[in-house]
Amino acid sequence: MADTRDTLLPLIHKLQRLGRLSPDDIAAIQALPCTVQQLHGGDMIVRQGDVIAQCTLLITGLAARTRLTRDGARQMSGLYICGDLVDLPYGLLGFAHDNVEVFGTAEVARIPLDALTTLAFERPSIGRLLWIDSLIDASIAREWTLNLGRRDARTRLLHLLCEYAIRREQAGLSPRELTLPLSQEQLADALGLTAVHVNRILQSLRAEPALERDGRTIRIKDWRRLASKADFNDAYMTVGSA
Amino acid sequence: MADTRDTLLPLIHKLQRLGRLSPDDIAAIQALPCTVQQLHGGDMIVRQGDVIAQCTLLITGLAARTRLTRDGARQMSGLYICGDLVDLPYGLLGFAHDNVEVFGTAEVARIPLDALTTLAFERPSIGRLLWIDSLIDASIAREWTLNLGRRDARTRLLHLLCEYAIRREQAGLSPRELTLPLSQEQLADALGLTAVHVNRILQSLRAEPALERDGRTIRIKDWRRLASKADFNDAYMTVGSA
DNA sequence: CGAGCCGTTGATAGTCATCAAAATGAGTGG
DNA sequence: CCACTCATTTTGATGACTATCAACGGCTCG
Repeated sequence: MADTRDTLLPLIHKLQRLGRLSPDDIAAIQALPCTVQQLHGGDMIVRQGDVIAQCTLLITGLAARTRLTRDGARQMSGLYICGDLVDLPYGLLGFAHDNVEVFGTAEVARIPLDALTTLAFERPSIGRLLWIDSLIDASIAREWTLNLGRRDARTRLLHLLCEYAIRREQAGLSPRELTLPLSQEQLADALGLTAVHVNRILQSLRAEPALERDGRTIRIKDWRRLASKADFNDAYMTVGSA
Repeated sequence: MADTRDTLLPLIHKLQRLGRLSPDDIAAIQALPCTVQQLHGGDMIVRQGDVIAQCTLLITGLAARTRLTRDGARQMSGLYICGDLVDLPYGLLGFAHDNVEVFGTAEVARIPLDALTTLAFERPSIGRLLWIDSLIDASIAREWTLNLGRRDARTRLLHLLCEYAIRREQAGLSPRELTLPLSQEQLADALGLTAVHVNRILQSLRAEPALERDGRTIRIKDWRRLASKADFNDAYMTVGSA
């Protein structure tokens, strides 16, 4: 296993995007105890109702928050990638309010909840950034409600693509050539649609010049055009003065 | 105007529902400077993009977070009532990510952002509860995505009713006899529907024995039955161990 | 080679949107 | 007290978007 000092770098990078960390802060994060673990599609990082003792940082791969209706319909409310600390909120809330599922294969770091909350409250500069991170996550969930409530299926799908591309860019991953390790059924669960309909929309995208698709991988050829068709503006996922 | 010490009581009550406040903490909150203000339907507490200097605590009345698509369709992502501090997140994020609109008439207290954030970071016990509050708000937004993505119009409407009833109960307002100061068009904006369809669903509810409606006021006669038909479980809006 | 997941296609149905217009009700000013 | 306006609620007719159901081919994997 790599030296623990390096495993949490994605977290540090993410927090630095949200605000300033002092060298001491960085050192304190790097000193957090953690263990690395491999996960695979279908694995659950957390189940709704779980009381958690460890927080999970995604290092590679894709995860999503999901909830189910009584009769088993699934709906995602957010995607998570490198640098995302998916379950700190559940630590503060006392129990997990959603499932967090992994897609494809993923590498995660587990950090004891105590160590993390102690850090957050003893170092307000870090606590503030973790709080802000959870606020952006919330803002993204609100954008998803707008997406589900007021945009048609095609726009919804393109919007999700845009969001994913920006998230990747922020995390330092290739933003224009990306593969979503989601089956069409899983995509449907993100979009509040059925798999059949997602399939048809994906086909209709073959006529869309702003992007190219080959299976689950997509190449964005014209970002402006894509963002426009997706009614996408990244302000909702950013910090700062406008 | 009432003594300032009392104006922030709804906030104190709410935080005490989420965790423990020491007498010192309570005193510190009561010592916050604030001014009271009356607002009316259509007023905006914040506009998307605003940089805020004052935080707003709802004391009476109803407010909602809203966003618009490019072509003007509106979608709400949460309702706010007595005790809700609607815009602290925007203070931390640097600018408002949504509009916050008032419905009916409302009374609010304005608190300088600085005073509030100073309090939050100098008194971790308070900061923690404010953070938890924002996490519950986020959890509610996620439930709205489930509602919009995976429940039919009728269930969606009933679910919203249930949520509103529980929110009122938590805030110390009558939970079984309530009036939603929303027009059918505004209700539609909460539910991702059209006003016409909301109207038809409301009519179909006349045959529903779990509740009675007279204009905008509703009496819940059989909570269990209502919650069941709404696929409602309040776990997502609570703290604690399960 | 069979089992399963996944993507694809076709046919049909249903929920909900759209468009238009009438009915109701509160508030305003003459 | 009565027009008048304006927002809101209600109703009807029509259509679109998306779901549902069913079946088939390709692929991977044990």
